[in-house]
Amino acid sequence: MGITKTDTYTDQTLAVASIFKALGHPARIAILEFLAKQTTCICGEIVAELPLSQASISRHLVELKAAGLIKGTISGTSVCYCINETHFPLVNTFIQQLQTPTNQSCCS
Amino acid sequence: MGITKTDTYTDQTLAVASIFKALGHPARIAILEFLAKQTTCICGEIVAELPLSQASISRHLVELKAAGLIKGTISGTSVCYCINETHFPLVNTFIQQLQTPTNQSCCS
DNA sequence: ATTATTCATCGTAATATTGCGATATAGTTA
DNA sequence: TAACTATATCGCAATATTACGATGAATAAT
Repeated sequence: MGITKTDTYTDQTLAVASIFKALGHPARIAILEFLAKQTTCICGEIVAELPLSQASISRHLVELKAAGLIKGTISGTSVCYCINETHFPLVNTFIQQLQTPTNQSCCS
Repeated sequence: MGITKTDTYTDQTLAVASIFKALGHPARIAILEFLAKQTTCICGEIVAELPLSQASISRHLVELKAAGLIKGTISGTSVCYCINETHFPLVNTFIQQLQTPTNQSCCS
């Protein structure tokens, strides 16, 4: 039914999944890659860089912000977006957790 | 229109996004967490563990396999699924790429 | 051969996501 | 104040995702 049984998963599982979900779109990956390239905080230049309308970019930025992957600060009429590294440890921990030596030699 | 302009992103960007997309659902995170816990390759016990029907679990397994995150080998009537670490470096590289020192002091 | 078990796939219904034009909001400038 | 600029939000349409029951396929057991 297109619905997710969120109440049956642990908070940790849900948190990790929501971060990955926000990362699960090429436009949002491209936005993050663009932000990482910049020395200064660029804002609406993302619209010029990506092949999407301003409205669509804005929606993607909202999603990235909701997931805690970027921060935004208003400066005049424009808004400055930057990468927020807060949740990176969570991601790294999850990936490491999957790399346990127990399941090395299986499904060869 | 719910469609993604895949042809305008780099292969690298699309590859990273598709891996994250596969990771962007609590059920699939839970499956991977379960597989990581097991010493041996468990198969249909995932169905017993998670609050989803067998059909739904199967679909999630197909997605994880398509993304290259798990491997599956048939043994008799049952199938053995394991974590496939092949694409982990890609994920790690991407996260590291976002942690450049250039954008440390911005959007405070 | 028949039955049981395990998993995959199909069909369907409900919901979510994506994208864009149009419009709203807010600060800046003349 | 009025026009301009930058960003956010709304409403809609198209598509994708999710879930499940039912069914199919394949091996195992009796």
